[in-house]
Amino acid sequence: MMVESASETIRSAPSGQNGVGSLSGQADGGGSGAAGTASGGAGRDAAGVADSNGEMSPAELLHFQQQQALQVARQFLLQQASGLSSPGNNESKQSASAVQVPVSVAMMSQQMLTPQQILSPPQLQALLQQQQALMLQQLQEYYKKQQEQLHLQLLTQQQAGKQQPKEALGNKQLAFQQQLLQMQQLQQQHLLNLQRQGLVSLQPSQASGPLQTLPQAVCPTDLPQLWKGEGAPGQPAEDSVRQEGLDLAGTAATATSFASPPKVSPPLSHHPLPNGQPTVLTSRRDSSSHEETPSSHPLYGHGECKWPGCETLCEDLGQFIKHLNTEHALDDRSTAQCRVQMQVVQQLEIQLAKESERLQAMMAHLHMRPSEPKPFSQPLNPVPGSSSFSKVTVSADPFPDGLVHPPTSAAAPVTPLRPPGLGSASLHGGGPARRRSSDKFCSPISSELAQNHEFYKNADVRPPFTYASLIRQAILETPDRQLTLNEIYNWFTRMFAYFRRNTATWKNAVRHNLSLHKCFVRVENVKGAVWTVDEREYQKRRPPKMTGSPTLVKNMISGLSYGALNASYQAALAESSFPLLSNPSMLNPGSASNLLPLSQDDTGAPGEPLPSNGSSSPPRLSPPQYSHQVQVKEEPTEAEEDRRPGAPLGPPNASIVGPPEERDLEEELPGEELS
DNA sequence: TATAGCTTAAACACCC
DNA sequence: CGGGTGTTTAAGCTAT
Repeated sequence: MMVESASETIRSAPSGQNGVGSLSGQADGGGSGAAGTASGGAGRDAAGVADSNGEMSPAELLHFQQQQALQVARQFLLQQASGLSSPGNNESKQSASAVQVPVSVAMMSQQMLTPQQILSPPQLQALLQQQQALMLQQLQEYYKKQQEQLHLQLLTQQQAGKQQPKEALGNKQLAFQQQLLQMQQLQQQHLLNLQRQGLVSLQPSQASGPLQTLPQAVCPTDLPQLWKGEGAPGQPAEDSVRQEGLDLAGTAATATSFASPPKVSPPLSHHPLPNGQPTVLTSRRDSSSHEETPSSHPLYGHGECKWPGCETLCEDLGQFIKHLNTEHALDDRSTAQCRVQMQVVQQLEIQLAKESERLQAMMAHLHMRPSEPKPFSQPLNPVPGSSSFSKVTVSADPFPDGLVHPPTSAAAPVTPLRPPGLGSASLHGGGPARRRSSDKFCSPISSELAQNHEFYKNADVRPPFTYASLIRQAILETPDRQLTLNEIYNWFTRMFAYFRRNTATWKNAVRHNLSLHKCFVRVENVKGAVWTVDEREYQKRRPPKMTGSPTLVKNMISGLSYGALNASYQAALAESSFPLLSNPSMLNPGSASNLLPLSQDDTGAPGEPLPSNGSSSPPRLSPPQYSHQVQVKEEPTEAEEDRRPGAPLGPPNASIVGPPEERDLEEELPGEELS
């Protein structure tokens, strides 16, 4: 799933209003292309080797095998990525499964695209790091093994070479070949698995409900066509297929029937998904190898055939098998479909490669050592449990910013990009949370928004914040900390693609929230009424609960650059929702207060908290400072504004520190009266 | 299990 | 009258 979302991200790129998006889109092509090619190349190489096996020198062999190993390793990596990400039974509990997959289909679909449970970018980062480290480790191990093996073989070969004539050597090489073939098979299996992964995630059945989700998830534009035009993949398709270096027919055959060649189980560990649905990876492979599990089939689930575009209902596995053999036998159609699936996989691979690259760069930029497993207390253990992580990981790319280029136009539904955050709960509890966790403890909405501004702006993903926190953010982002209802609406639509539709719903919710929460104070203005935020009330609303997730905190600590950490951590401590803390104007009132550059639109990120105060001066972000910004434009209202003349100016950095408490109290009186 | 918070839906009032 | 704005109430979910 995750993968899909990722890929789709790219696809939609063109529209990207900010270079970012478009960049990613195009860039991908290049970078990814390389990746895809690489794998394909391996396949070809293998073939080549086989052909000329007799003449290969040990050195060449070594080199070749290394490449093979790398290849396989890469596949493995990819597989892992996708495998991990695959949300077990996404079909059933959509809302539930959505939890860990931000932009998962589940999420996007149904009831409401609620990105429930969204991890904040920092969390994601941490998760990603961990996952990456894990994969790297596995890769390294695997690679090592391969090398050792090679060395051994080479040694043997050399010795043999000395003592024996060429023929012997030839035999050895044959053995090598066999090994290579095995590896090839392995590779194919991996690819297949990947494909299936794709199948599973792409299966129309899931998309049936909220169509937009799946197809687009993978590649909004291409995929649908791919599926439809199954039989006639254009040039590019053919090319890519060839690149894969796979024997399509063979692939198709394997995919369709159980009659699969002896499989060599790779030394890789798969991650069984905890949830019901068998992981394609595992089940498929396992079942085909020995214990052909009679009770399940990767292409069969929830009573229906999951062959792409099929959805045929089958009462039991037996019936399904029958169906599979009749409807999806090895024929042109199936082959074509397979090809398409391969394309899908390829796209995903490309996306993965690209995203990985991006991640590296980002991490590097953030001073995080990419492959450093550190972040997490209990790093890598290719254990099954890790699956949960994987989910997160893959979809990962916590920083969607750049990727977004979506169909944002109001009408267009969706773009399931990966949302920037994941539910914090997914980290520990993992439950299907529906909460907009962000404003709870860790990520201050403003920073989250700042970081993912572009993402939310373009992706039709519901932001992981409560209406209250969003409204507050909207208000606080303005220089005078006040907005009319309509302006609030505008902010919502401007900042979130998600709110460009279903207006009736969320607008009502906004109004409801404004009225419901004491923290929102309505102030009569000359022009009409404006809404302000009573920080004190807002803070009161929910007591700081850092207790909630020690893990989170930890992640934050490890995942953020020191400065950022400092800021966020303090913020968190301050009270879950640091109001202005993140707001530039508050922190750097001197310059920012009036400028409040970004706030409105383009600039993007609303308040960017981290950097500003980060390292320099963690001005004792006394939480309370926020409250007084409220200044009614026309100020017909007395007390409020008068009280804090300094407000707009913003407590000049240092001065800010001032005793917040008092202010708070003051506000209270007037504010409430007004309303 | 109880409680609290959030979201959604909807009814109603008021004003322009 | 219709639409926008506000207020309330109720129900369903989820997390604690």
